[in-house]
Amino acid sequence: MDRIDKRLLTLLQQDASRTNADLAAEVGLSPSSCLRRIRRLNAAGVIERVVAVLNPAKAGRSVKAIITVELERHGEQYVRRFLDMAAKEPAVTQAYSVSGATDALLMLRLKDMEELDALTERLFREESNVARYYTTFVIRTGKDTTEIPL
Amino acid sequence: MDRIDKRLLTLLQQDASRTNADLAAEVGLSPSSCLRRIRRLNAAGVIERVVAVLNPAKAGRSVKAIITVELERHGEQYVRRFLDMAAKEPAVTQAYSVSGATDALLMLRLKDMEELDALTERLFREESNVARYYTTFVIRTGKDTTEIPL
DNA sequence: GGTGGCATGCAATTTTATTGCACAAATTCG
DNA sequence: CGAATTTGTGCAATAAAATTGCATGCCACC
Repeated sequence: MDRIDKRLLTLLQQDASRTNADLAAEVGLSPSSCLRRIRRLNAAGVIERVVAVLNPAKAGRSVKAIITVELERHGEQYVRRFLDMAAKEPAVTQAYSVSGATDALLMLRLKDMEELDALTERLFREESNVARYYTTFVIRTGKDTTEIPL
Repeated sequence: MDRIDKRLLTLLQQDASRTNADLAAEVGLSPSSCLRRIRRLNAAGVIERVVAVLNPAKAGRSVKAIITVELERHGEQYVRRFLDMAAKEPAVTQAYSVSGATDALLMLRLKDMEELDALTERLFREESNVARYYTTFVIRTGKDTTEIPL
């Protein structure tokens, strides 16, 4: 991964819909060379996938919420079980087990409060392993990107 | 936005590198019709962008951390100023102001601990408006997607 | 100083996206 | 209820883009 690869990755992280010829010109390569590099980065798994990113509001999911979770039993298998359950929820975009005072953190994309109610009902019902959970809402977004700096 | 648009958006959120003809076949449309729908979704801003998603480990950023921040002064302009400062940091992938006990939450993508040290030094120096902050690390990732359910 | 491996550019080829057009479906309006 | 208008569709032709073979150049390693 040399300087040119990094430039390409940065550009593709910002806009993967550009034509190969366009990218090639920007990094100073011929289209064929450029394409082969991108192919190589794909094959190597550096580029994991290419996806469309939607506007949340226009997709009808403008509410973003964060739930931190404290489990009854903290063993690895219990944490994993909880994460698996959370991951199955379409409204859950990120599900992590974390260090510190709580065990897990969920990031949610919601249509409305009803959806949050239904979701907490499913994830934190009586017979679940959840001791307590804290819900916070995102008021303002200063940044939200998938871009990884190189 | 009918049923077909939603199907297209779901497919494109999962893999935007597929050919138009391929997508068209899957949703049961002709290539031209399919293309025009995607174009319309782009023009309407429902599709905000198309990006390459990198493998964090292979891009040299395997440490994910979350910082919750409590500010000295909580006024809107102070919150905004802090978010702007945080947003400028390349290692910060998400920066939100939130409801509840703390004022802001940052999601980080780090190379190593040194980088975290340098970053906290920059964001939480003496003359900053930050009263206290809590750092937690992501141990395990159960889910991490950009996909918004429709 | 030679040699193998790898990346490059060019040009030809193939694949894919794009557009004009005629028609069908749905919606609006009289 | 039916005509008019808008909107969406498929087909086929065209344009654009990606992809490949090949010859050359560049390094790293003998």
